[in-house]
Amino acid sequence: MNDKYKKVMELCRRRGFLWPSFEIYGEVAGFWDYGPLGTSLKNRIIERWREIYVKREGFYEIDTPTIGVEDVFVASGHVSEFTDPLVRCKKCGSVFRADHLAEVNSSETEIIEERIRKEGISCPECGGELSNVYYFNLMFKTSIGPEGDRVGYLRPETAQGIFINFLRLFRFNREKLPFGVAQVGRAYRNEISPRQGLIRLREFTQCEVEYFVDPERKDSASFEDVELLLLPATGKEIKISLKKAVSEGMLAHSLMAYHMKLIYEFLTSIGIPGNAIRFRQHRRDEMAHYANDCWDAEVLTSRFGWVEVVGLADRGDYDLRAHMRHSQVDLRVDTGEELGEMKRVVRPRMSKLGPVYKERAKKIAEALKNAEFKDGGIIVEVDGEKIEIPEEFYEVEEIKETRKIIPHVIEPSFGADRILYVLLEHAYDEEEVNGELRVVLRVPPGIAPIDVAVFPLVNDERLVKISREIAEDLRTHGLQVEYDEGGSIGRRYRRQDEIGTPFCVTVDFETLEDESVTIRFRDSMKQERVKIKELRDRLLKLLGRC
RNA sequence: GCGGCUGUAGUCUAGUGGCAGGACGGGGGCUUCCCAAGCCUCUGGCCCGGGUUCAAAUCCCGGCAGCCGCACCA
Repeated sequence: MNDKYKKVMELCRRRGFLWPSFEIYGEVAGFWDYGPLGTSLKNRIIERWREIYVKREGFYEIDTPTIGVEDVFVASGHVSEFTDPLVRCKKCGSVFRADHLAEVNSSETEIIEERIRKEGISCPECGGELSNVYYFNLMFKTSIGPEGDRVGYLRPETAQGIFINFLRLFRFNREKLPFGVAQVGRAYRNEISPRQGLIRLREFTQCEVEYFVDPERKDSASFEDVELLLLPATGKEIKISLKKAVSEGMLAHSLMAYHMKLIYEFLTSIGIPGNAIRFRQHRRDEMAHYANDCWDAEVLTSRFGWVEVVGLADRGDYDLRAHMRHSQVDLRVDTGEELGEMKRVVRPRMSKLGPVYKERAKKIAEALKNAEFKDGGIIVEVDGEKIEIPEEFYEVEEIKETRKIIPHVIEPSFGADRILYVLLEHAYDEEEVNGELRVVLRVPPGIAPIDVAVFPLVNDERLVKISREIAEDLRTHGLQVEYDEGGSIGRRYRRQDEIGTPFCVTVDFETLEDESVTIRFRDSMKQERVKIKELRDRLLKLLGRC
């Protein structure tokens, strides 16, 4: 049976990419340990991501706690929206989404239960009686402090850590928009039934960017044009240039296109073929509670079809507005842009108002601020009484009104584990060589977990000595090197092919005569002879390090 | 979470009440001048817990995990 998922996962377990977590105590679904090769590969994928987003695009990378206090997730909507109302059949135990079953657009207990009672809804499986509505929240709950009185949640996304730091970040960027903030870290979701290997995990790694932008400037992004496969919410799949997609209104604004281009560039640069990538727009009813437009980058897989690996959401001002409301902190940004005419503002003089109006002074001051300006005094209404306030009790200032906004957020959110899996699946290749099966992981140099393997052609102490020296030298120059002298040379090549090592350096008897070695290429199996002193530079070049 | 099927060395697999076998892999050795060759040798396993039985990897119950379907999937 030609099941690539099975083959890739078997290889991952066997060669030390992935192991089921807690194995000796019994595995738990939705958790995986990364072995040495998997860890190296994952780190390299993330490092490439940083090269693009943090180093080249200049987004600020921050790192915030994985536990959040309750307020954060009450404000963000995760406490209410990440909760599903459920009912259980008292007879057969099946569990259903209560709101779906009752066909109501509400998650309130009373509304759902009333509907279930009225319509006489019973278990769709066995017709049994249904339980009361109960709630399941996808967030892991914990408590903070020795008394456990402060509720905390393991974050379901890294994004909130960025939003709640918005003011600091904005000042850090010297109060200018737009700017991007990146974060790489773990997120946690207590999935009801995780399956499918790395596709649905309970603890996973996200690489997220929150790109803050003036809502009126979403269309001024410039980007390099590229043809992508787009699947709009209404309409058919189409291969189209991003510039055209923007001009035809398929994409809401050019910032979407800019981020799509970056996502595509990243995915292809780690080795996912461009023709296996598409962007699919969410329908209104499948959108997350915070999003008002969302395009998923999906990668085609053999077993699961198109799999979402990156979510690109226009979160609008949802998050900043929500935190502003909940925290009472003003998160608006003054654009400094003047709006139309000058505006006159009344400033009460408290030092004069106080002695005269005593306890009413405060109310009068408030009324003055909101009062309409008039020459020669202002009439204000306080406690139902009209009072004329002479000019000496206030100052009038003319100011220019500026445009204040809540920035909008464009969020590309990468699932590192899913990306690693789809990469492996596309890299996995089998071919026949001399009647034998050769398994090759065609992962690009620089992303593959091992950079180069070094071998003595045969187990001869002169060759072994030189090989070890070469391996040591390459290691000190930052390469991930594997040294191997066991078994036949062919076996050693195959071993490296299977874990994706792009280059093998072999020391042979010719080396003893002219100080040259061979570099053997994983993909072509061809060899190239180089002098030992040129080896390091040659490899660095092949790995794209210089 | 529900239902069905399944769980034997690192991986793949045979065995179905009576001593758990193989292949590949891995370690050591021999051999070997370039693609999983060969020879010798070692290593290592019945998912966990309970029950039935003189005897359980095998039968029963529970748990855990995997696969398929349903539900769920920000």
